[in-house]
Amino acid sequence: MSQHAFHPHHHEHCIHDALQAADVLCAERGVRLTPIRKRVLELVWASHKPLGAYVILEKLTDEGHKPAPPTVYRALEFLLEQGLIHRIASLNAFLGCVHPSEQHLACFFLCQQCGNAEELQNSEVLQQELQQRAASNGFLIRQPILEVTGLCKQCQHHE
Amino acid sequence: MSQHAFHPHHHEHCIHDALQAADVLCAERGVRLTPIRKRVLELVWASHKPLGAYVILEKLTDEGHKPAPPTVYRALEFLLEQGLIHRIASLNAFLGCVHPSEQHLACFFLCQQCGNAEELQNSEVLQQELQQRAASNGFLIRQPILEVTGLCKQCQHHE
DNA sequence: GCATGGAATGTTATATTATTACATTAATTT
DNA sequence: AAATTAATGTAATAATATAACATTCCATGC
Repeated sequence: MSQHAFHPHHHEHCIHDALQAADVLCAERGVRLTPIRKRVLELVWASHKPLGAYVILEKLTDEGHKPAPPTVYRALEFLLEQGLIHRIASLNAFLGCVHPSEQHLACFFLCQQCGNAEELQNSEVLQQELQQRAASNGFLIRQPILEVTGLCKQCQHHE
Repeated sequence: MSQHAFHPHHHEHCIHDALQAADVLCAERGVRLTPIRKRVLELVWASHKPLGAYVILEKLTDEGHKPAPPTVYRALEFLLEQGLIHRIASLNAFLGCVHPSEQHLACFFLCQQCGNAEELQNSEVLQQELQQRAASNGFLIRQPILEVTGLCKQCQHHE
């Protein structure tokens, strides 16, 4: 289920795959995945938890590249537009998107204890239900996001 | 469907009812709906759109009561705890909750054009589906919120 | 190759949102 | 009434995000 910390894995593969997929997608769309944008995407993916803009800024600074906030925000904006990352509004933080090619209802389980964020897979049922409700309202959905705050399995036991 | 702008209504009734309900709820729970807290709740309800903390601050200032940010944030925190309002994270804003007595999946259709926010009623189906997914993950839900950004019926036509 | 126009990035300043820490006042209990 | 706890006041500042304008980069047509 999780592509993240709960199920140990070679996360470098995730990162690598995500970057490669991003390259392909951007090429297809004729948009530019510039070095900064790519680096930001990489940093976001390298984290198991949603990453704040200023954390990203700090990491870039550590690398010698000393950007100002707008640089980071612009890169994030681009990545959001391309659906390569999600913004978790309740955390003011960003997370790599697991299936960036199609638009979808993004569902996150956010653990208040450990900070882990898990993107729900196969949310089609939820999505359809939502779509139906929107249709009957005449509402045109642009971007739906479901943020579920709570406690993950592990952290319930540790409490 | 909507308790808000789309369906014209005597909104004073909403406000009045909401405040009364809040009084009862707080009494039942043995918590204090102090004048500030009540006034903030009233201001939130008086708006058809999610209200930012600093807008609330401004309104209170206009009334002669000149509070500092913590005062407002504390009142909002209390109201959130009691489930009397919702926080729309993607807007950094707050909105009266239509059915504060029970915990529930809060779903909002947020119009990017006119700023209107509509709380979806009867979201039980969505809620159950979500609960099921959480159960199979072992995730303990504390507070789920679904923010659907897009265009309301009216604003689609005006575009 | 090279001018050029639009896209991307750099830079400075500042706006907006939210919290910390500590003092004071109000309400409740004893 | 004193003691205790909850709520509010106050000052400072942290954290997040954007505006406005200068500069650089780069794809394209010549």
